Amino acid sequence: MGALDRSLIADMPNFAALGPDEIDFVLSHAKSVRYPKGAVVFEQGAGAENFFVLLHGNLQVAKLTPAGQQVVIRYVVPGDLFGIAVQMGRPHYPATATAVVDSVALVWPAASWAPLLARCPALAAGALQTVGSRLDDAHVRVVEMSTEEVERRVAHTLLRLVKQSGRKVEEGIQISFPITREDVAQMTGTTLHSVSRILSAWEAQGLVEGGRQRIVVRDPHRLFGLAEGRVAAATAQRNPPLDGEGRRAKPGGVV
Amino acid sequence: MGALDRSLIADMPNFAALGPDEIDFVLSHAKSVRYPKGAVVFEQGAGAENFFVLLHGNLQVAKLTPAGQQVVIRYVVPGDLFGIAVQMGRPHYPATATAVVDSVALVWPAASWAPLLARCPALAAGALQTVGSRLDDAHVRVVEMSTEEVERRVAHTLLRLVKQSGRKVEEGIQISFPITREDVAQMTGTTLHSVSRILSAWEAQGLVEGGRQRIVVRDPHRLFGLAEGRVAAATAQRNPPLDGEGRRAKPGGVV
DNA sequence: ATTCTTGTTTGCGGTTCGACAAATAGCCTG
DNA sequence: CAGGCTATTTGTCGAACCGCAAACAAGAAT
Repeated sequence: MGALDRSLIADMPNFAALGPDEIDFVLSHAKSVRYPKGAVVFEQGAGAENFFVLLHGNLQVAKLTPAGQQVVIRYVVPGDLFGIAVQMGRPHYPATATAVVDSVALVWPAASWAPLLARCPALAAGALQTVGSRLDDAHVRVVEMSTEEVERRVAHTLLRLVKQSGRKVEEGIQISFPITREDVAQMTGTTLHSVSRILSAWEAQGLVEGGRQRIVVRDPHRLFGLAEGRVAAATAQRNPPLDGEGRRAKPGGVV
Repeated sequence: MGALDRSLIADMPNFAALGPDEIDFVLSHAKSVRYPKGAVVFEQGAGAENFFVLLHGNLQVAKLTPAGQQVVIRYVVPGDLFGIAVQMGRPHYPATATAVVDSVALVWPAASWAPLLARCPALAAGALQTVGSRLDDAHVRVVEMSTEEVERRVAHTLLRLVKQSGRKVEEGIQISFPITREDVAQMTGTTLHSVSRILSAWEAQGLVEGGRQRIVVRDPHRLFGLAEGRVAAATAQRNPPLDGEGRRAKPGGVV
């Protein structure tokens, strides 16, 4: 296998502080691996033998409860450091990572972490920041689940997905990887039924556009207003009652 | 102010890897500060000017939503590193820390982190582990809030509190700092009313014993079974119906 | 001791949302 | 192109749980 090119990681926040020699050193421990769509990169509970940086594609990270219910923790996007159980001193992966599209990642053996750190202490700071921002995300999610009703949680989640992996299309901004209503439900702590109803209601209002494993946000601004709770928007649950003329009774104007 | 004694932190996981000289060096940057009950150690949104280790007492860390709702993130116990926004590269504290009893903490200026790290690289590994375990906790909480109903969430939360800060008393194990039903509600994403009802039901079954700002777990084992969902236990909401003889209809035996 | 404040208990009505069910519609495969 | 699998939509029902309200303790302050 040929040597990996510096440009692969030189611009990533996690490695930006390193000099060219250091980058080469770091890359000399890595190999590049392809994961076809559906492939499991690592599994919850398995020994944490590697850590990774995603180059292309998208992964879903999910936790399975003892009762067999799944909760989606996050989606990994290119540039992300992931599978960093070793760095946190954990012997096992706490969740399962699956490729949702064909993906490519750099892979380091867990054992490489110590020597890498010895040569490039700045890596520790980078990892700390990465984990810190994940911690923040997790706390935001806890707060949302504690204080917001389902519709607003879905709105927030959608906005985050769009921000992270939005691809501009003519009708609006589309989440750039396939994602089911069930997935969204597992991110927001609700059921696929509720998500479907909510998206349908939003679609009727021209807020989003749905499709099979596809979500396009047409009006991010209005969706944001909804996420912030400025308007109750659609009742979503139960179809909104029809008014006298048989048209949908629309909620108060969006501010 | 006299020099701080090594024994203060020598046994803490975060500093265990350091030699005596290094510990002295680390301590030379710190000062010890007392926070009376109710004092705010740092406030959400304020500049992250310090980081801390708790020596005595207990702190509550909570986030406030824009709408003014509060969510309790965790309770800090002696030995914990906290307020480590700097380490994660964040300029502001993401939450507010308040002393729930008279407390004492070691305080370092944020600016000391870099020199400390330069001298003792092992500190980075320690911080990484600390943040990692917090991340785990947060994810566990997300999973619980996504998949468990209120009663089980409260059970899990109580067990965690007991594990972290349980003090043995004659009737069982008591949470060693004052905590209100409202606090528990803010940890589980519910209302103080629901918590009160649940605790009352449990008390009627001899599982716990309540008091003003006081919770004693009498039967941790049964509570655990409940948390794991092995039994539906008490209906909790609404008083359970009386059976023919006027006694409480008890649910199936605990496995 | 009396008053005040803060925390707790409990009841009741209403809403949100999950569980169950069944029909419809894309997409892939043979 | 037919068949089959998976994703989505939509309906109905019921229950978990929250909001409001009011009464009740237990400390703290004066």
